[in-house]
Amino acid sequence: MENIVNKIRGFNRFYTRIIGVVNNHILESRYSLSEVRVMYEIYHNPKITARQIKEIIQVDEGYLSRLIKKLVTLNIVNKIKSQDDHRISYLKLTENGEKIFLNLNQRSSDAISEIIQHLNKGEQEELILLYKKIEILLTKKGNQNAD
Amino acid sequence: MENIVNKIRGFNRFYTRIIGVVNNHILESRYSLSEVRVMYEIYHNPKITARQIKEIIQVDEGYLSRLIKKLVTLNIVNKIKSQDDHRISYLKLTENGEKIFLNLNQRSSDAISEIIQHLNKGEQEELILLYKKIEILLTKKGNQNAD
DNA sequence: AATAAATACTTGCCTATAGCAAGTATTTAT
DNA sequence: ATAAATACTTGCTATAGGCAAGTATTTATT
Repeated sequence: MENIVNKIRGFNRFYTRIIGVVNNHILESRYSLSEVRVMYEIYHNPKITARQIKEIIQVDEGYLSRLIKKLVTLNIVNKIKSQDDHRISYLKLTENGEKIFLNLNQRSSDAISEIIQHLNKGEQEELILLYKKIEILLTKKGNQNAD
Repeated sequence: MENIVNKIRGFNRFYTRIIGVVNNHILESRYSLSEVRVMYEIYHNPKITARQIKEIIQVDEGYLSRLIKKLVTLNIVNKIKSQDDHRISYLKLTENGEKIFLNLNQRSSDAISEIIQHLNKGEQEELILLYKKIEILLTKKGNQNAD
């Protein structure tokens, strides 16, 4: 068991570097990782609320409030006050914000393409399968027969 | 290709959360992730230098200098000036520092044990194999036949 | 040997990131 | 009508981390 844990920790160190490489272009951009994650959530879920983002990315709500305010002043995000509930604003990317996000997004994809480009089609598909199996194992719910 | 990249990005989001869970106890401790990474490198490589740590964990050397100074005042690290080269100090954990590091280390291991505890022996070994294959694929050097 | 260049580290200064707690506005429950 | 809950904001603060200049020492150049 200890041996297995150590191997996983070794992989985690390895994979932390991979993720670092992939995120590097964001750190070199004008935006922070948190800002891009917020853009990501808004892009993939238009009319999301600050509260929902907070829950998804687990960030301090004070910090998030200021972060969104900044994105609004940068003309990246629009806040649209709900008619039903005046406490809430729905968030969406502006046209400009969408451009900026999609550009960053493309560069994330490019960074990954870079990493897997030298693999042939079969290897790439094997990789995806491996990832999928890991995700399944790690999200598998416990059962009585575990040992 | 795009599809494959998207799947990898999905895995990366998933795995970023896993790593976050594993690191959570450190964020709840008295020490920062960087401090613990530094302790980790010193523990695994006694008489390492600041320069070497900088290269391994890619951190600003000014920040690192102060970080090490803090660990020294906390009686976690000792600096031992090299006799040959007076610019250099070799770093080692104090007895106290080793205790603190090993405790944090154990808790990292515990967090991982937690995640895989409900898997049976066979599944755990499968997991390790999957990790290993991924690491091999991702570190594989490119070749002409790639496609 | 004297001077220049490189290396290892330190320090000063500054900004971004993020956390906590109290506060405001609005809605929902009692 | 009042209290409690929700959604968000604001004030205050601490920490993380970056950049550039500075110090001490060693190595290379002439």
